[in-house]
Amino acid sequence: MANMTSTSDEILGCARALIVAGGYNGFSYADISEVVGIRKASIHHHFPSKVDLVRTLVARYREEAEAAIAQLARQEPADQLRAYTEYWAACIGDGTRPFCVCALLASEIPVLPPDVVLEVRAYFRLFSAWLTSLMEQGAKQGTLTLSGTARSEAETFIATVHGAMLSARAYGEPSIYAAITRPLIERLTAPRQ
Amino acid sequence: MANMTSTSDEILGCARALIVAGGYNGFSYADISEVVGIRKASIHHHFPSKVDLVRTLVARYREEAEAAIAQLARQEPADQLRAYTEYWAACIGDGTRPFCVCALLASEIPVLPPDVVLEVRAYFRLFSAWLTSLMEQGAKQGTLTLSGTARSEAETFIATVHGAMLSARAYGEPSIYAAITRPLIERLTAPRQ
DNA sequence: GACGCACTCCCTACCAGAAGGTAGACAAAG
DNA sequence: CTTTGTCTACCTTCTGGTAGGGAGTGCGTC
Repeated sequence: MANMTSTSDEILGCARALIVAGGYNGFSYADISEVVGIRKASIHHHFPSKVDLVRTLVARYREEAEAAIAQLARQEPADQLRAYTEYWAACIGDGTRPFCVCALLASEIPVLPPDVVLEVRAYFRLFSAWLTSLMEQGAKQGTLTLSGTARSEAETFIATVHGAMLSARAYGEPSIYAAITRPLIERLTAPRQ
Repeated sequence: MANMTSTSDEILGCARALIVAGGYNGFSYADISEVVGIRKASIHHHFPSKVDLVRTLVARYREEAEAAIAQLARQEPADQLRAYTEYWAACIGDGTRPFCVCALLASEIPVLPPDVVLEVRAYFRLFSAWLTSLMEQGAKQGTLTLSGTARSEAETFIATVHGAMLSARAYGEPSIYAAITRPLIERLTAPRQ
C-alpha cells in the first residue's frame, strides 16, 4: 500500500508538467522541490544536473510513445491515426498535459543543451517513421487516400497536429484542436473521387 | 548618414532575434546589452521592464504584419497565401528569423506575463480573420477549393504553417518547411474534381 | 544475534553567478 | 534649464550546483 511511484518518478512527472507549461527555461529545481515536497539538493541526488533530468524525461517520454505505438499496431491505419489525435484531444480537453513535451522543446532547440536536442530529434524521427508506414499501409489497402507521397503526408500530419495544439493554446480554446484535426482525418479517410 | 535605426529599435530587433531563438525565458537584458553594445541599465531607460519590452515588440510585430497584409490586398487570394508561405520559406531558408515570434511565445502562454499573452492572442486573431476572409473570397471566385468552412480551412492553414516551422527546426532541415507548405497550397488551389 | 560496512536517500548550509531592476551622476542637445 | 540617453554602482532574488552530515536499510561475518 506504499506510494507506488518512486521519488524520481515523481520528479520526472512534475518536471514534465512544468516543461509543458513553459519549456526548458520556464522551470527550476526550486519549482519541482515545492511540488514534490523535497529539498532542491535531494533532486540533485536523483538527477545531478538539469540536463540529466530533462534528457531522462524525454528519453522515457519517447519510450512510452514507442510502447503506445506498438500497442496500436493491430488496428487499421485510419484507426491508429484517430487514436493518436483523440489521445491529444483528451489531454487538451481536460487540461492535463495540454501540449506535447517534445513539440514544446523543439521550438526552443537553438538554446537547448545538445544532449536534450538529440532526444527531441529522436522523438520526431520516431513519429515520422511511424506515420509514414501508416500512410503506406493505408494507401496499399485503399483505406487512406493520399495526396502526395506517404512521407509528405506523414510530415503534414505531424505538423498539423502540433500546429493545432499551438492554436488551441494561443486562442485559449481547447475546441480549436479538434476543429483542425477532425477535417485532417476526414481528408485522409475520404474515398477518392 | 547617421545610423538610421534608433537605439530602441536596435534593442527591439535584438530581443526579437533572441526570442525567436529561445522564447521569453530564453534571454536576458544582459544578452541584449552584449549585442547592442550598451549597458543593462540603459536598456531599462528605453523599456523599464522586460514585460514592457516584449509587449512593445509583439505589438510592433503585429503592426508590421497588418501593414504587410494590407500591402497584399490587391493580389488574388491564392497569391496572397503563396506570398505568406514563401515569406517564411525565405526566412527559414536563409536562417534569419527562422520562426514566428508569436508562434514561439504562444507555446509558452501559461508562463507568460498576461500583458504579453494579450498581444500574442491579438496576433493570432488577426491572422485568423485575414485567412478566413481570403478563403471566403477564393471560394466565391472559384480560385480556391475548400474542404470545409472558410474559418476551418483558415485555422488548418495557420496550424500547418506553424507546425511546418516547428518540424523544420526539430529535424534541423529547413527544406521540410517547403515540403509541408507546398502541398498545402496545392490542395487549396487544385480545381474541384 | 551483534558487529561492521556500504549504500540509498534526504537533509542543512553554502556558493558563485545571473536574473530583473533601481539610484544617482554626468554629458550633450534643444 | 529641462530633457534625453548613457553610465557606474548597487540591490535582491533566483539559479543550478556542491559539501558534508545523518538516518535508515540490507548484508556478510564472527
